[in-house]
Amino acid sequence: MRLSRYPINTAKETPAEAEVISHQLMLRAGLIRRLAAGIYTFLPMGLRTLRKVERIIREEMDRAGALELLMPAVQPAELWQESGRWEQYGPELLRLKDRHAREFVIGPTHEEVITDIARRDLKSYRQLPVNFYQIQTKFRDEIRPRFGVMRGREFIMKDAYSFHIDEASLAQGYETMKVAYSRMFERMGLSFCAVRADTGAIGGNASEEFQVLADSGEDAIAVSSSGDYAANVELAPAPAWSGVRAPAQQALTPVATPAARSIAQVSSMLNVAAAQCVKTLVVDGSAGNVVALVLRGDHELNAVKAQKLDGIASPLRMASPARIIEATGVAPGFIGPVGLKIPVMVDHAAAALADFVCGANEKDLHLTGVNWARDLSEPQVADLRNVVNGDPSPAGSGTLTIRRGIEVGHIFQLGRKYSDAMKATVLDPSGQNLAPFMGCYGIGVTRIVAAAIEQNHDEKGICWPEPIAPFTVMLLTLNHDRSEAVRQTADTLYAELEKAGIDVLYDDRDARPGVKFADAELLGIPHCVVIGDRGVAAGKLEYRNRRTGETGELAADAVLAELRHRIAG
RNA sequence: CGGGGUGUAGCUCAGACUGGUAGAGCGCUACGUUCGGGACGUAGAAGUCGCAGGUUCAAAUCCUGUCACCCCGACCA
Repeated sequence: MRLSRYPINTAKETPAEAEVISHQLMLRAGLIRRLAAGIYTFLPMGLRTLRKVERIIREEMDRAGALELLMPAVQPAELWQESGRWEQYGPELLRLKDRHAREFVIGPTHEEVITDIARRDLKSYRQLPVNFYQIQTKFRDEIRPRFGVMRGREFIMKDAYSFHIDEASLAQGYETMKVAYSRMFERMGLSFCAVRADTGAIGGNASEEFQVLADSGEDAIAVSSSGDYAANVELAPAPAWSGVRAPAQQALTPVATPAARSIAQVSSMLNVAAAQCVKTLVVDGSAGNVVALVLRGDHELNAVKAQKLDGIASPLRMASPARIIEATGVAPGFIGPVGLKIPVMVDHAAAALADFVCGANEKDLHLTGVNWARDLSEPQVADLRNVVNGDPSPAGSGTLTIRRGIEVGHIFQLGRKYSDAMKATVLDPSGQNLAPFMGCYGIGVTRIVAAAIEQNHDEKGICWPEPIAPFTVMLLTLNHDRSEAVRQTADTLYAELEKAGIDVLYDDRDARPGVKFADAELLGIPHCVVIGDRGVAAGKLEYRNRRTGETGELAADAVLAELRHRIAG
């Protein structure tokens, strides 16, 4: 492709709307344009990367034996009513009516449609296992779309659904997908991590997320130093209390703590570590009541863990201040477990404390030297907190490190939720009707593009991993319009590279060198060949590697061979 | 949906408090000089000041409403 015929529009300045680096660079490099909140056009340069990502996904899905199909984006409401998700899904589901006032949705996912296909077309266990996939546009009316294409409302997803006669086959199909996913992300040159995940609203048994590691990631993941455990912190269990604690040494003492509502304020006012304080959070219970959750001052509440406990409302909601005052007699900030009249659940780490500090259930007052068993009853313990750096790995050996990640893939063992709800059955070997076990496997295709940039950029721009770069080689001329020799050398080389099937972008613009170099770096093309009068005269062309910064010389008459040598795979 | 903020040229923004008839830089067009790291000069095109009301002799500026977008909290590929 000749850049003079490719209307790229690169920008020096960062658009005001972009917060994260990938969004900024995608706008500056002219990969995407925003049409509405969370809705983007992929411009030609951006689409090239998107297509390369898709191709790798297709190749690996096909290799894993999955069958590609294409389902409609617009789906009749009846299917969603049948699965029960018409009511469950809420405002994130975009609903619309056609001219006959019949209701439809724009698909945020396709379990309903695929299960409808399955119940029509799958008749026998002999047809199983089978895995259908598609790469298709989804719409989810997110409360808050952000970070450009990273969390858009309209986005491209690869979704796959497998059907199995029994759980063993499902587990096998799930493993096959896990392997395929790992191969895909490896081929894309991404640094990623497969982590155990919460099954969330979709339900089912086993579930793992594929997280691209990046500091800007929205998800926190816990990785064991021993390499045998990784999980979303939503899920990672914190160590249980051993059952022994230090003996009480201090007397229970009320101390005035005027206006000290936060752990930080209390710990600095009383000069005790946050880890020696206890915080008491009041959440809605499942029976219309409220429940107190007690954690060590330096720990964070884990909502996913808490809402799974009996007696606690799911999804987790913090109780309103009015209800807190009604139930405890005091405003948030001075609540503590001593003498509290509502159910109390205590995190393991808080239960292990002796001589701790907590609110006194009275305004501007805290208690010090508090001890379980002596000053209040032995606590009912539960795992309520997020794991932190240094916690022991749940797998037995090693310690956990908390890292940030961007979720680009998620695989589930669904079970029979949809096949049951929608009455999809096949005949088993004994001639009985049986609802097949299902798995589902998603990849955020558009999100991968953004995640790859988050992980591969520098102060000058994008540093694409070669397999998903829009072009593999950049041909950059200096003095283009005035040097016949440069132009001829470059034209010849361009034709040669094109003929060899290499994705080459030829910057044949009559622009100053600085402009060309800056654009090449912003666009992040992995290999750059610079053609100037000096080099042409000497029979040598300059080579630059975008990622490594390596520079060198290429013999003018052997550029193709030398480039082939440098292009991976 | 709650809280905060912003809408002025394609982009980044000034002008607003103190109303007086539209600005800068980048980008774009033409010409000239320049040419291995985002050049310079000259000339030029380009804005119903988000939209609708209101106040006023006069509104980008003040008032009311409304829409859009961005940022912080609960969901997800």
